[in-house]
Amino acid sequence: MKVYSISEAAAKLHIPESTIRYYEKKGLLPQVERDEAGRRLFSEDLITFLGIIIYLKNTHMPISRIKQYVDLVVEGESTIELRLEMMKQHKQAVLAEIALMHEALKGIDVKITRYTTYTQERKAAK
Amino acid sequence: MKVYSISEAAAKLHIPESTIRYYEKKGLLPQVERDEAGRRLFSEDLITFLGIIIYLKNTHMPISRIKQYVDLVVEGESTIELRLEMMKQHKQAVLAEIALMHEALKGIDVKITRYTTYTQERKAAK
DNA sequence: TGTTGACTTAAACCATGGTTTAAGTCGTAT
DNA sequence: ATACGACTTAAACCATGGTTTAAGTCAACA
Repeated sequence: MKVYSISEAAAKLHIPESTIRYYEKKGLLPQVERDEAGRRLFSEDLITFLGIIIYLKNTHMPISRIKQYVDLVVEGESTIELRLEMMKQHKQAVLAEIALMHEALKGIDVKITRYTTYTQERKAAK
Repeated sequence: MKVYSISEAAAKLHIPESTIRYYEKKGLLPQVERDEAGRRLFSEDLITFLGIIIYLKNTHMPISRIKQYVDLVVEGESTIELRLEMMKQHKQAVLAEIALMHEALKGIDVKITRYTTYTQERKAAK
């Protein structure tokens, strides 16, 4: 199984290397292997795991909470129910946030409609 | 027409007074009237306007960009086309962000499914 | 009259989520 | 042998979006 350097992992995930180091320091990447020279080695599995962290980040889960999740993963199978509850709860929070954004979009659409109408009328009057 | 105090405006919009003061300082609330004692007076129109700012904020428009929009509003009717373009562009950005969140939700759903299956099997094995 | 309560200000403070810098260590290609 | 590129670290720095604090003013009520 191939392992990747930090630069390769960063390229695969489209994030800066510095962010990966930051996440590791924050405890979001437990047990990253190193080579003899101390360089990080990223397995496919670890890159997949980091992908999930990025999903959580993209849905605005705070790093402190992602860390709680990672800690449960590290703890092992006994925490699967807790993880399930966490993911369910997060999903609801995300859906609520999306709903809020849709609500705001309605207000923005009202503006777009008004401005469009005004612009059309200006054009017609020319 | 009734005017509202900052505490009333804050209650109506469900935001802290401190945030309203902060927004004013950042230039998002042009020409807030004051009474003889120097207290801010919020008309219905101003509260509506602040509502739009909150919509923009809830869809993650940066304050610096909201300020640009407000400046266009202050400038008058000649900027309506620019405002229209701005709102259209923002709408696209918001839709893109929502799409990203939906994508992430798919990955989260995979976890929910896995964890649920595992939990069901544990229960069945009891 | 004096003490609340609601307001004012400027400035300091805070959390979040990184990014950048400086100084150093390797492994490899010339 | 050396110089280059990729990596390492800790610590400093940054932007964003507020919140909190301290000190003061003012109106109205007891």
